[in-house]
Amino acid sequence: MESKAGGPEIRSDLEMTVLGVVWKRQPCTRYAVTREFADSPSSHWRGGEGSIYPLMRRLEAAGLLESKPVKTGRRRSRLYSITSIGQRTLRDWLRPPMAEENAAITFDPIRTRMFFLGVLPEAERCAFLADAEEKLRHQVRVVQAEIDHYQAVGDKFSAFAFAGARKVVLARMKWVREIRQTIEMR
Amino acid sequence: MESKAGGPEIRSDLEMTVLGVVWKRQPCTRYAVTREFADSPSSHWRGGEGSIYPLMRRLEAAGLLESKPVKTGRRRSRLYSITSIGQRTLRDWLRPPMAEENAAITFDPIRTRMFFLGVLPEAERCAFLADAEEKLRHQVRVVQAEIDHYQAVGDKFSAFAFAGARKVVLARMKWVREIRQTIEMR
DNA sequence: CCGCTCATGTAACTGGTTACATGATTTA
DNA sequence: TAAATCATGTAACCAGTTACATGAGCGG
Repeated sequence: MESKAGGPEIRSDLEMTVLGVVWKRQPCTRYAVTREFADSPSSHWRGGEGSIYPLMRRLEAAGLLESKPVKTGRRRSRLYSITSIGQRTLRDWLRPPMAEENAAITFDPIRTRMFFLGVLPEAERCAFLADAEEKLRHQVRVVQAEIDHYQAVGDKFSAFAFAGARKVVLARMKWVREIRQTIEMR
Repeated sequence: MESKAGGPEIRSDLEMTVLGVVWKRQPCTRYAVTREFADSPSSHWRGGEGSIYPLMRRLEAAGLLESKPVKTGRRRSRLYSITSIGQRTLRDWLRPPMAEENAAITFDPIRTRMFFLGVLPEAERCAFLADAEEKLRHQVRVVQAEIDHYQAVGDKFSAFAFAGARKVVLARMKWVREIRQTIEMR
């Protein structure tokens, strides 16, 4: 294969996300990146050191990140930045056309369960929906806090992103409520 | 450890989904289950034979599924059904309280990209959003077809599930459109 | 008889998860 | 000074992905 010569090298969403985080936070440590993931209210990527550290090593080896060692007192540490190639890769990732599947319906654990709600005796179905609705209602507050935070900090696009998350949580909540009303009224 | 004695044995969403599919389709072959995943408009689980077959072997070994060989002519095949233990496990999976993270914001590739939209020169940002909006609009039609299908077939809960998917896609679409209008008008 | 779908099976890979161990620095 | 946080590192595991190989039955 040896496709070394400037190939576009399609990379995973996780890799691009890490690249993007470094772009925003640079210069930053790998630890800071793991914190960003850990503090996020999204449960999708658990991303501890075990995934981020080797991943960033890969990105550095590929020339998308660069790092220089820093010594504060006796403490060793490494500050990462994005290279110009990394920035170009990040832009290419965003540029149209996007893969069709990025718009496809996403994974939703509540929806996954909805498919099989018929296996529960009728009396218990509402309990499931009520439980889901309550938990979604709580998530609305969690997401709103993120929006407020990023708006205060002036990070417009992160605020935009969480505004989308909020709309989606609200849509899921409305959906669950409507289903409950539908199956209750008979 | 040796926690063999009737432990609840929390299993993954993928395993429970497979269990649920068998519950709906039983008796069915493993191939039929892989088809169900392949035909689904959700991109989350690619689930070819490589994942489904060993997974169903696991579920059978755990006593949640059972199978009997069938010979049509010279062709060997195996029909799977859910056991009563499997049905109980499926119900327990649905019963409250649900894990908090099931209501948490889900993975959305478009949202993931939104965080880093600032890396694109201003002129190109709208192009990204327009592309996303167009692809989401197409997905609405895809999901609507699923709703129609499951309504026609009389599978109420699958129709409910896709109704949720539709609401979410519409919410994402509206979100993307609003962002585009926001950044266009300056 | 060609090509498609049905149906089984598995071997190699890889990347994310879990789970640690280590030590410096800050804070209560 | 004890506890929490910052920061590094890695080793084992395993589940999902990819990519095949095999062959029966069926429709045109």
